[in-house]
Amino acid sequence: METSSLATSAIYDSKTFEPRVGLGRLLSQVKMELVEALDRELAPLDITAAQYVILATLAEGPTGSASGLCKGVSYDPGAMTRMIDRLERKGLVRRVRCPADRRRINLEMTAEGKAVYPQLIESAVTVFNRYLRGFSRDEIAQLETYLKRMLANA
Amino acid sequence: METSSLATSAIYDSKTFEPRVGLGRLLSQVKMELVEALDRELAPLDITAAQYVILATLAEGPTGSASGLCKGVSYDPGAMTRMIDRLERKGLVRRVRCPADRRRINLEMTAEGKAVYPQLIESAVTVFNRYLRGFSRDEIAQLETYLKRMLANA
DNA sequence: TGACAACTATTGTCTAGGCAACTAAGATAT
DNA sequence: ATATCTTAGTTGCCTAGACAATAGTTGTCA
Repeated sequence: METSSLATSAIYDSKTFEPRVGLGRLLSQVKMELVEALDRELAPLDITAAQYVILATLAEGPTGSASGLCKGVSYDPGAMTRMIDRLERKGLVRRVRCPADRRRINLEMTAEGKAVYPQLIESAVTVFNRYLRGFSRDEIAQLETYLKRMLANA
Repeated sequence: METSSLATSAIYDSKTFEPRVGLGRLLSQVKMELVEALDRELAPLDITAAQYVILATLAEGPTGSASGLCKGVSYDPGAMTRMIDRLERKGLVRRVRCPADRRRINLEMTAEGKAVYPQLIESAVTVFNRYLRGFSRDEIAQLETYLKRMLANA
C-alpha cells in the first residue's frame, strides 16, 4: 500500500510516539531560547521581551486600544492592564481616553518610547539573525509556511 | 551582486523587519496553541500539559532524579520541587531517597501513574496528529531539521 | 582529619499571567 | 425612556515559574 508517506495518513501513533525528542519539545525550546536571548539583548534598556511585543504591536499597527492589543497578542485583559501600567510607569506609553467612546482607552507611544523603539527593533533583528545563521530566505519562508499550516489545522 | 538569497547574508535588517508577522510570532502562537490543546485534551484526567512533560520525561528516560529532570526540561529547581509536590499529591509519582547519594531524590511512577500514562500519550498523539494534518513525514522531518538548526545556532 | 568546594533539594520572595467579579459606558429593544 | 445586553477596562485572588538564600550531603585536597 505504501501509505507511509502519504500526506493523509496519521503521523504519530501511540506505539512509536517519543515525547522527549519530538516536535513539541523542539518548538518549546526554540521559542524559549528566542525569548531568553531577546530578554538578554533588551536588558540594558530595562525592557523585557514581553514588553517588546506590546510596544512593537503598538508601534507598527493601527490598533491603538488596549482590547485591540489583547486580541492581537492573545493576552488576558487583566494582564494587559498591568502590562500597560508597567509601560506607563516607564514612560514609554500613554493612556488616552477615547472621546468618542469613553470606555475605550487609546494608547500612544511617548516621545521617549518612540526614541527607544529603533533600538528594540535592532535588538530583535540581531537575535533573529543570530538564530537564523545559515538559513536561506527560501528556507525561512518554508519554515513559516509549515508553522502557518499547523495554525490553520487548529 | 545578487546576494539576496545567499545563505550567508543577514536575513533581516532594521528597515524591513516586521515584528508582528514574523517567525517569532508564529513560533509563539504554535507553541501556545499546542499547549492549550493538550491542556484541554488532558483536562478530564486532571493533568496539565506541564505535568505531562514531566511524567513523559520520567517514564521514557533513565533519568530518575529531580535534578536530572531539571536539566532535561530546563526547569528551575524550585519549580521542580513544587511540581513534584503536585504530582506526588495526585499519587502519580513517588519520592525515593537514593541510598547511595543521600542528597539525591529518585522519582518513580506509582502504579496509578503507570496506569494513566498510556492515556497521556494517547492525548498527545491526538493533538499532534490534529495539528499535523496534511503533513508528509518528510515535511515533518524537515521542520524538525529547521528547528534543530536554529538551536544549534544559539 | 578538617577545611573547602560542589551538588541536591527545599523554602521564601517576587513577578506575571489566567480567571472571575465588578464598574462604567455604549448599543439595542420594547 | 427604561430595561437589558454587550463591551472595555480594572481589581482581587490564585497559580506557577524565576531567583536567591539555605540546609544537608558528597567529594577533594592539604
